[in-house]
Amino acid sequence: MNATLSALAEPNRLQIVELLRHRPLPVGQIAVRLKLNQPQVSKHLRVLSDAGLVEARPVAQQRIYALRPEPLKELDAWLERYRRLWDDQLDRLEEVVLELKRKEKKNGHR
Amino acid sequence: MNATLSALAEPNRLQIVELLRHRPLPVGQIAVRLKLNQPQVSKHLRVLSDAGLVEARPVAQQRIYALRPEPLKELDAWLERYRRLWDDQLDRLEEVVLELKRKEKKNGHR
DNA sequence: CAGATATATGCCGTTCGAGATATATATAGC
DNA sequence: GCTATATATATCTCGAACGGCATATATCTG
Repeated sequence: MNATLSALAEPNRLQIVELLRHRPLPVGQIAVRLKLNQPQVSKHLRVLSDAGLVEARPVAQQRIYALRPEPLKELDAWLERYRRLWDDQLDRLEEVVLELKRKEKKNGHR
Repeated sequence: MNATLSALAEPNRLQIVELLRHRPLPVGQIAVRLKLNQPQVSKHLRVLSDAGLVEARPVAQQRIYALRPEPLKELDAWLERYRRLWDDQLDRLEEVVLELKRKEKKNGHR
């Protein structure tokens, strides 16, 4: 989860993910399209790979990288628990503030 | 988007978000529950606030922080574009690899 | 085997984020 | 106004991350 988030938090890596959403690509192609140096791309792919966000398959000297949906699925599952928030919770903050003020009056604030 | 991801990429900040999912809390409470020093909590809240993930409302000397769903909603919308991936795409990689090999044979690789 | 191509890795310098401590600001109560 | 409490900010140090460059590794070609 954390690995996924930190991997995606880097703009270039996010771009790589977006690129691979359309179709798998070899390292060189990614470098060209994102105007990055090949070594950086390899490094970023390494991070993405460690996070399980991509996987490579060798074809001759090339390595074709493709997106792995699992971590994104996980992220989606995590967000699931927050989805209710943007339905109910009209203004839970206000509610709690009022509650605190009530308590304060009652207990003479400790 | 990037702000959201980098904010959530830090474990303590993610924990803060998870804490605030249940209910808004003042800084001190967050510090106690996560066993963090107050200054770090304030710092993290600053980052979360800049990312729009939380908002504060002052009550006396306290500041009650609450979750703001909007950035999470945005993240959810971004993920939406990837949801199709974990349905179809049984093995798009394999498919592309085969395609490349075919091309190679045809064109005599460049 | 030599040369070319594709990719990965190692090293360096710089920047950035996190923790720790001290201090500043605001508010409440006396 | 003085003191205590809650929070924010400033400063420091340290380690980790990123970019650039050189280089190693693997594979293909002739």
